[in-house]
Amino acid sequence: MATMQDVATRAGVSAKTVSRVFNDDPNVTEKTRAKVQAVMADMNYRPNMLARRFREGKDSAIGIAVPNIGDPFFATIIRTIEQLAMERGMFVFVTTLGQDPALEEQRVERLMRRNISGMVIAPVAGDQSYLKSWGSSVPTVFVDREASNIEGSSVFVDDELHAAEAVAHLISHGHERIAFVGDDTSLITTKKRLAGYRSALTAAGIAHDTGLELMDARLLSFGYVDRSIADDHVQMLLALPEAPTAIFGANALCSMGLAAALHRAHRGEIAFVSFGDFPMADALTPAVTVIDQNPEGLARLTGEILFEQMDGMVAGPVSKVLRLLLIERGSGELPPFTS
Amino acid sequence: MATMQDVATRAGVSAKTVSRVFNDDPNVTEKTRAKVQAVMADMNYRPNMLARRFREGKDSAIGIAVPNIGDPFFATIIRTIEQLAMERGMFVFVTTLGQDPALEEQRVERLMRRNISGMVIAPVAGDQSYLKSWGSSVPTVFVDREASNIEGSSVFVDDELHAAEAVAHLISHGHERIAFVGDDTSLITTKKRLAGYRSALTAAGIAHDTGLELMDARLLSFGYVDRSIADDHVQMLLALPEAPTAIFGANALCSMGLAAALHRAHRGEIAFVSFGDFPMADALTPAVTVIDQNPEGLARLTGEILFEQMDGMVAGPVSKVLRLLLIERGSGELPPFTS
DNA sequence: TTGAAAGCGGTACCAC
DNA sequence: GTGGTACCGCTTTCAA
Repeated sequence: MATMQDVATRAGVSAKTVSRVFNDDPNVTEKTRAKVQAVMADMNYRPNMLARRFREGKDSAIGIAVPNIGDPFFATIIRTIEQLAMERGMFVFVTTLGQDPALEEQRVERLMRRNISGMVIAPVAGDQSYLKSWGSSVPTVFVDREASNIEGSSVFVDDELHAAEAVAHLISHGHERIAFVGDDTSLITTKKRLAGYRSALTAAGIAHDTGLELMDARLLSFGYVDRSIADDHVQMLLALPEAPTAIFGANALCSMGLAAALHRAHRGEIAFVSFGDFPMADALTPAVTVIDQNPEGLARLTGEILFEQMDGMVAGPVSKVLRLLLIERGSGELPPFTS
Repeated sequence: MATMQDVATRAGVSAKTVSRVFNDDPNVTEKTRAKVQAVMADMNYRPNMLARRFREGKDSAIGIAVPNIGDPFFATIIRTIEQLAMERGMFVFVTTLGQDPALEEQRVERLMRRNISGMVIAPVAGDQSYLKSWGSSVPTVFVDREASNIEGSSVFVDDELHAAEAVAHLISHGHERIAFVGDDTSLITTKKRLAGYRSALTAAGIAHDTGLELMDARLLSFGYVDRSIADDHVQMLLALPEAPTAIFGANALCSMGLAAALHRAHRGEIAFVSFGDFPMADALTPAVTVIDQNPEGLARLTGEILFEQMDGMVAGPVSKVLRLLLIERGSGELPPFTS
């Protein structure tokens, strides 16, 4: 691979002049410029980006760390951020965090060590203080969930509020026995959604029954829903003496598993609302009513804040809360069914 | 940020010794090692990866270029490759190619310029000769589709064979009027699947009717299915004088749009088979019969070949063809319905 | 307008 | 076992 010096030698100029030509420095004679460009083309010169970045001390790439790329919610976030990054000529590193909090620190740190220009994290751990040792050298924005034990910019939603709205929606259609099904208890978003679920029940004068609150990390194995566990939970819930007439799915992936399990159990009469939209939700029978988690909107806001921070246009941490909307599709409007 | 030299000065040794300690070189006294490690910890020393990579002349990252991250098929491929890369301590760059062939060259070249260690491409263009100028400096594996006008390793499937199997499945259940719906005509996989569709009809003595072969790139806008266009196509097909009694969806994304459109049109009696599985396909009514495109299997094979090439364990290009299976779920077994 | 030299932070090579 | 030195390819600084 030809270097700048090779080109310089062949063109009979100094390396610096080649550098000038390559970087469109105006202080070069047209004649010199033409000559150098001819040689560059002839030698198929390509600048060594590793050298350039080393010189600049920064990698023009941004990192994205999410729990699971296979989750359509996060896939859309990645897709949107990648598009925004491309418009600015930057590439993105993508990494999966899984459910294990220990993995988060390890992977995020490894990414930081690459001297990236920016970082987007949808954290899974309950503590991000490990980022403190990096100071503010790398602009970082947390998405979907706020960071804990550290100041940082973030874009998220009011999980408690929207969960309460979803449950209130079910209550308004006559349901009183409403189950909550989630996967990971340790996740802050799950906790908040559970709180919202309870507060909606309380507001309606319904005592909450912990027997209807189901949380099982095994629901997700390798980032996908475990069919048989979903089936077990649905069977178990519906076999209760006072079985629920409605279910609230705490996130899109859980809801996908639940909707499929309800379908397999031929229990389409059970009302259902999902926190987070998912593919084909509108094509199921009944179509699934959801809180639209708007991953694209979240990602766009995240990108805006990130790039502003990278450009040094903003000083301290910024937090934005995105308002979500309920999409009524039918499954949440089913009346309570009693056999 | 402390450099190796800083650590060396403070520890009263040379930079080289610090380097040795850091890289677990056995030729260091325990005493020296301990001292250096203490200073490293004290100064919170982190190696400058940019410098290291510059020295090595290679970035320990691999690039993945796919048409669309939002497509569950490609999301799974990325997810699997990322996992394999992580096990080897490498990061992945992800980039979207879209439908525009010109974009492919531009983005892949930009990725190559980063001196990555390996590259995985699901090409969208009909010509990959632009890669020739890179020689064999970067191990590259094409996934899902073979490369054109260039020798290269690839992992793909027999699109024609499996499309024919899918259509034969419909024919065996009595269908004769079978529509083919795809998005991008220029894509080699679409062409092969169309060929398979036609050959299955021919083999059964059914003349193919180009009026039933629908290809419209507008079906996918911004990487997602355009609802109204999907609705239009379904309406149009079903309003034909001799309307089809079955539909073959040429890829997962199209099929998702079609299944949803059929649902909205309340035409669940139309038989349907998809090339490519998709989320919730088994939870629809009727559940959708698919050719399981096995993205995880494709990605694993791709990773194996890629890493072998990166390790220099294999010389020339390798191609592997993965055998796919039909998953019967019901929609393909529907008898022809005549109103 | 152009060039020479220094240096970014590591690592390979060769002395000692 | 340890240190000096050169060098990776490019850009900045300063001089010509």
